[in-house]
Amino acid sequence: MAKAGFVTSITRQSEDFPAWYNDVVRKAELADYSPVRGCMIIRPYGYAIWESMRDELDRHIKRTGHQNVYFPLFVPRSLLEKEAEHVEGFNPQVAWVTHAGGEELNEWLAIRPTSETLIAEVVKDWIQSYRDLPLLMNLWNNVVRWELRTRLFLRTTEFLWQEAHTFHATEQEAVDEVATGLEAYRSVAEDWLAIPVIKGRKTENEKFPGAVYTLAVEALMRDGKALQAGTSHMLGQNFARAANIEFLDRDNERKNPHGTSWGFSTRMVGATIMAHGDDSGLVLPPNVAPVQVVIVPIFRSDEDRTAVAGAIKPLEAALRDSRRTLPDGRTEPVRFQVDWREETPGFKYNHWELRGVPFRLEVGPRDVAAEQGMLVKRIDRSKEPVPLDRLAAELPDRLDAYQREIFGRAVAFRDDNTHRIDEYDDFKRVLDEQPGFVLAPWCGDSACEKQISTDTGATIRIVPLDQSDEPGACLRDGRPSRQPALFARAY
RNA sequence: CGGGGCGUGGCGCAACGGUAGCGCACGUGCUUUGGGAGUACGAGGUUGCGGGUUCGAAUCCCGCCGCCCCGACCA
Repeated sequence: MAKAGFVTSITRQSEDFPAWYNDVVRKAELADYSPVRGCMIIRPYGYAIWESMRDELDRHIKRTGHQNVYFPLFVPRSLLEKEAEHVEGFNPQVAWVTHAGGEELNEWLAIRPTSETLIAEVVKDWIQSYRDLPLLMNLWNNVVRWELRTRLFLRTTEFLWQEAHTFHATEQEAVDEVATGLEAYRSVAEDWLAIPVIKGRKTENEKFPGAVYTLAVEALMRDGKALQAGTSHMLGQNFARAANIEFLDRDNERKNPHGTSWGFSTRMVGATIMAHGDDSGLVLPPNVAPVQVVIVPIFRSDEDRTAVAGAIKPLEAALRDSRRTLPDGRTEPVRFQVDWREETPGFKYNHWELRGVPFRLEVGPRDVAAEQGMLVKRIDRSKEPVPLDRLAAELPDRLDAYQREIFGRAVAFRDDNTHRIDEYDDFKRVLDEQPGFVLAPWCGDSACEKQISTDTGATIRIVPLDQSDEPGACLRDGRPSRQPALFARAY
């Protein structure tokens, strides 16, 4: 029972979702504020979650033929300004280094907001022939975007991410690559983080500055707001032309290669929190959870303590030898921790629930006598006695089932909160009364899109891919619509 | 950048002209431990910074700096 005013109590979601989010991030010790406005300290538990999704995505990136590289933090002003639409899009958000070595610099250096221009400048020397293509690179790095308003993980001035940059001989190859990047994000979101996403195409207003088009995966948070979970850009020949990258093709013609770039950031830690968390705190998908099962010993006397320790010991050994099979076929042992701290059991239950650990095993004198432990599931606190000698063998399946269960729960939530609307009045009412995704016909005009956003606060997140043509009349101005767009209020 | 609020031990607050106190957290001992333990003792603050008024400033005045909330950009 959580006492009001207890130091680690958190705001209820229904009371104030943003406050709930902040409480979870701070009290589960995922992150702290930093001395620099808008920047965050990622603490060990939060960083472990990031590392898990980072490593999973890195495997996808490598499996699809990309190699990791590193490019510098600084981008000379002249380079950043080479692609006109790109400069215009990023200028307001760029942080500049104007002084160094005690002197003003001849040329200012941008702290990279993203690396397209720098990469284009460098790879022009690497690309001479169609034989040098495709060039498939990926960077894991930090970038800085001077945001007016920041939120831990979701939007920080500096953030960690991955940016893939590729160059191709043909347009079709680049188009396919954009889809490859998007599919990697879908897989990490759905199969690893248990967050269902919808693939789609950004509107002209929302696409990446300098891109031909932008694809994205979009997820729904538990407060009914949308969150972009990864973007993949078709750059066409825009940056290649600006940097004058040319290669000699099979037909002995000089051509500009077709580029793509795609990115996935620490924002996804925030998405994981907001897609699954509840009033007790985090709910982590087993694939990501730094601790998948926590063992809480319960004892009164020294004799009890010794008996419990004795009963746990063989279990610990068995868990170290356990093998859980991951989506890509790899196996790894169940991640567990025994909490021997000098705290009461109740304190520890709350502590680990706040941190989203999928299973807790309580082992007390009564259990030792029965050679069992009480296994408690985080999402519903259901309790089940499990023989200690079977636990290590059973946990991998239980973790798999748990992973499936929270994904299924998130899919059901998303579906329950996706509305098909045709009339503008209904649209406004639904957004206010039951926030979520709204599929509605849209004429495709940018000015109309902006007006809808001004009127309602909702934006077009994407025009979903994988949907067949569905002619209709634009919900705002009645002009013809080929396919419905996905609207939502968004982070 | 415009509007509003706030800066006091790690966190949350009180003291509002007489030199700083409470709760939680923290340390040690004892008793405890199946849903956020009890008790005793203890440690911790040049009150955001600078200036002014005053015999005396956390408190009043001026100027900075920073933070939070609300509106215009964004993974």
